[in-house]
Amino acid sequence: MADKPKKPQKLKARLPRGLEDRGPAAIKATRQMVEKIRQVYERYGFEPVETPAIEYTHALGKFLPDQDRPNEGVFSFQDDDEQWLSLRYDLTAPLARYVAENFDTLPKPYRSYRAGYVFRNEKPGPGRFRQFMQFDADTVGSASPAADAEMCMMAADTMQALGVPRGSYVVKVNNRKVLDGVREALGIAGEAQWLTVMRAIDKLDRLGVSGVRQLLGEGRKDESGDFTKGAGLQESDIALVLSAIEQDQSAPMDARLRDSKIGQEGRDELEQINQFAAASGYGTDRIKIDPSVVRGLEYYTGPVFEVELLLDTKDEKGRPVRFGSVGGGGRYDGLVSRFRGEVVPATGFSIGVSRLQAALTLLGKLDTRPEFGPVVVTVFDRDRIADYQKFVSALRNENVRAELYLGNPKNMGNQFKYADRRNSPCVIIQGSDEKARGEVQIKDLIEGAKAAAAIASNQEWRETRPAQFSCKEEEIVAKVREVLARHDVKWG
RNA sequence: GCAGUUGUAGCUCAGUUGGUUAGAGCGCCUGACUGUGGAUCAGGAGGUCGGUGGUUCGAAUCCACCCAACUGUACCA
Repeated sequence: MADKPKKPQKLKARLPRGLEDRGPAAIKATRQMVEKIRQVYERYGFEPVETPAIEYTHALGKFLPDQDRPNEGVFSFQDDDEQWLSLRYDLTAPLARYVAENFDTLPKPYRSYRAGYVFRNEKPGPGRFRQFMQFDADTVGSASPAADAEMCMMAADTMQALGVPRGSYVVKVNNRKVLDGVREALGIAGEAQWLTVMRAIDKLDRLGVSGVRQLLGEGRKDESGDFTKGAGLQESDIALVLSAIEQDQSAPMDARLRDSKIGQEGRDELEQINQFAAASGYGTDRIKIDPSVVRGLEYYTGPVFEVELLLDTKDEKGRPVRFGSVGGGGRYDGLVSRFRGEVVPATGFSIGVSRLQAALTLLGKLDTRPEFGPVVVTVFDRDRIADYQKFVSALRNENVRAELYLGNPKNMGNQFKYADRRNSPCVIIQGSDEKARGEVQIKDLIEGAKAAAAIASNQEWRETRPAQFSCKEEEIVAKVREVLARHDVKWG
């Protein structure tokens, strides 16, 4: 009696959560998106620069990793000399380091762009990954609101270059100084309480006025019954905050807000950005002041902007999906000066390429058709591989993507199946009959697939051999080209 | 992190009040039609029923704990 065959313990092949493998279609889409964004950034005068994915942890932010939880939010590890290193979580902090390190040799203002993967160790969601691509542009060394206005205009241009039409996106602009004015008016001294207020404001688009009102006051209970403690503001203060972040600013401003000097400064800057944008033909349908935009909590010092898609996105099951902002940025006057004794004003804009791609894919705005595979030269007679390889080379030399079938050539069926899976436009066949006549068969798989739908029996199928024709060996390249042209096959 | 929901084949799911060797469709592999894939037919592989412990004569099914995924929420430089 045989024992139960004990299976060897197999290693489970699995991808850590929040990460994704990317196939040809996704890679192609990313490549096209990146190229379109690059063209816009180049047109605005930015030049490329690239920095590594790893930086000293303290160069990225002011916090060293906690000894107990060194990977809170960011992926960190220690170098040989015990210094903490981290994977970058955005492209702005590394750029600040780069500019500070090469300050004397760079032209000022220094205007550059770069695309790359960034990493965040946090909970993933739809369109939210732990590794994702950003595409940034920054102007370092200019304090002018014109530099900020330009970022907003470029954001709008980029969206349109990516195929998001006017009216389907909006660049929302606010100014941290305006928010500081609100703080002044409220007289909030405690940092913790102010952070709670800002977080509440940031949630306006998601939770609505009533949700924000709850978060500014006692707190809010979510759908699952979980409770979030609020900022504990009084009713009159809540009213002041809500009036300050309201879209419609036509009502007379609360005296406390009006009297804040820093708040007024912020409003003046916003007004300038608005004027610059308007002068260049960007109306409020594209670039709009929105006093509820907060943008993170750390390094922004002045204008902040956020690009939002206005289209309803639904997932495969038809459920609505929230993507949040697909891009954003702002002024970070303090980031470079951390490395230097002097003030270095800077402003930048970042597109979340991965998130935007996820959104555009769901919206059907991206070309997700798979790339065409190569022309496959089949192996009819095993001992004539050299001949077949010669056909392959002839095609390749004429810049036609081609390959020899390298699997087990025991029958034709497997070879056609392979070609089908590769999405090949056609295959080349040469048996002894064709060989004797100095000919090959070219089988048009795209045309054949259409014909197959109408044919019921295998016998009929084989007798008619649809979409297949023969030609002289010397004509292979020309005839293949005809097939490619008929189906508009283009590679790369 | 907190809360809710859900874990059965590669995928989508059945699985009756706890009762023999856990099923289907699709996919995959093999074969038939022996110079041509998608049709059809025949066969096959594939499951620690998320994991561990418990209750029971008996657990995919009941209980406890753990793990994972999804959704919401918090955090997000």
